[in-house]
Amino acid sequence: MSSVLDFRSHLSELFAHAQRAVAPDAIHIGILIERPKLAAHGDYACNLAMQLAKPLRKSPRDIAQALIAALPKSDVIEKMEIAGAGFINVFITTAAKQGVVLGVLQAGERYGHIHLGAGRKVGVEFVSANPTGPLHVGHGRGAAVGDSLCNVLHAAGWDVTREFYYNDAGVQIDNLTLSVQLRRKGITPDDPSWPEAGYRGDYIADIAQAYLAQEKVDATDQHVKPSGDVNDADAIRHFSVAYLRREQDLDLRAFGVNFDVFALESALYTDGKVEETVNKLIASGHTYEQDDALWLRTTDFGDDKDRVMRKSDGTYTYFVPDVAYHLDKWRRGFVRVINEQGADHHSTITRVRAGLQALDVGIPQGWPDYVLHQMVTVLRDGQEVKISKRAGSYVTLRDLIDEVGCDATRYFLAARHPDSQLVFDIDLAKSKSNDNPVYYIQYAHARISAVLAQWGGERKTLLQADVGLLSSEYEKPLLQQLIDYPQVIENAAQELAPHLIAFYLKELAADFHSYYNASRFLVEDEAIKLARLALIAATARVIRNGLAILGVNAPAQM
RNA sequence: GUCCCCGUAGUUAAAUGGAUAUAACCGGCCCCUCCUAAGGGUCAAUUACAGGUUCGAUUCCUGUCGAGGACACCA
Repeated sequence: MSSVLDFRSHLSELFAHAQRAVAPDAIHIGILIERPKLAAHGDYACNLAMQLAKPLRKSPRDIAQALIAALPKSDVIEKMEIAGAGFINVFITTAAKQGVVLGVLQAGERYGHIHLGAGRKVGVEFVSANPTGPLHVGHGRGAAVGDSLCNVLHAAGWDVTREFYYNDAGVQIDNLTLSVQLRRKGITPDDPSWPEAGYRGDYIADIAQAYLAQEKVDATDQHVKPSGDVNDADAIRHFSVAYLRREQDLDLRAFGVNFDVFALESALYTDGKVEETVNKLIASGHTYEQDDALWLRTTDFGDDKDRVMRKSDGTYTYFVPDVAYHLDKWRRGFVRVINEQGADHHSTITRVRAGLQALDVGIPQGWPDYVLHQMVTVLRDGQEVKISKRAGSYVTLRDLIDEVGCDATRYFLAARHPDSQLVFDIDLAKSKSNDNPVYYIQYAHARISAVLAQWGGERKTLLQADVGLLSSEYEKPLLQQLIDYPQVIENAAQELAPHLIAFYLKELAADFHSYYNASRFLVEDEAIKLARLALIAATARVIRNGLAILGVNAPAQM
């Protein structure tokens, strides 16, 4: 992308230069260039004068004067004003801003791609559902947030690996195996002998049926053909895990989410990685034996109490393989790892980080990063929905996709800050009106497509457009929105907050709809027509790029 | 009890420590002979409470109140 369009960085450099001239001895102050809320305050504002007031013992307005005088010349600056307590408001020339239209059209799907990540490796783990049932709404939120986050990081220049980790052994899988076995024998959850911890959903019966029929199962990472033998618990286990992994794959595929790596907890044991990690921890001197158990002194690393690693029955607690797993991630070269999980995983953060610190292999203190999302409740007709037929006790992701569609589901699950609780209103997601942001944004894209289709000209000719003709009160905000897009990507990547893309797209669509209502595009004057078409074509491009990050389609017709 | 997260118009939500807190929905009024009215324009309405840090606080800190979540030799 042309650096001429990155006004913020450009201004940062200019002000840094001015600061060195005006306050050579002042302590270093980072230059902050912000976008004022009011158009009257210019396109960009700098608060440097106010920050220098104290160290320089001068009034902010006098410093602002000096800064402006010391600022190198730039032909993108129309004028500068000192306002308020000492803000320097910068107005960018219209000509410089108009350049964004051709910039977007030339960059195409790469518009908004930045070099923040510099090609470094980031591993993002998300969903990570255990194969004991269909994915539920919470997994859906994890999938939507996690996948969008991966797309944001990719756009920001990171080398992203999508990873799914699951436990294919242990108590839950034993319960799953037993449940399928009982079903296979004809015992149902209504039967008094059905175990308390058994799984009750209808899907258990489906698995039992498929096992009996010796159905071959192919999941992304599992391929099994069963014996059908009701007494072969091991075979039932393998089959059930593969079957549910396939179900989850189908749900994820319908949701537009794909993974690069599937990691199994059992492999950490069979590969000796758990054993190796335990030995390293013991060697580190941070462990001790007490009450027949092995403890890790996590209090050495900020935990509020020590944690058991190996229980008195000889098995390990959950966080030990988790530490082994993250050591493995570190060795695979991820300078950054982000785990997107439900908020109930909060308690593991300190333990995993403490374990990794105890290993003393050079892993940074705050590694890995966590993005934890809060609960999702589903609403229909104003009432909370809690059950589904297939899963029994929870609403499945598949239910939502089937009822409101993939686009609306992905948008709604990703459009909130992960930290806040989410109410998924099925009626709102299905409504085709102004209050449904998905349709509002898609509709903007469809309208532009319709206009361009009616025009029927070659897209290439738009690159010849005289964008200098774009200066109406409706065109200026649209230009500014397009200019801001790469900055939105940067913010979203740094904050690990893909929902910022959703909000941006709503504003972009709003500016377009206003423009659409106030203007006509297929006008007589050829030059004006081309300029306006170029602007809306660029708008459509940015909508498409932004929606792609959220995993939402940008239809040409609605 | 300890920890985490949240608290903004009637409702759902925005706002990298900045200037007059922003939208949508609901309610009032207006705009289709016109490229998609699934749209636009316009009016009214908000930072839970009390302190603190700061030139400046919705944002950071402390406390109170309120909603949700997590606590284990479970995973």
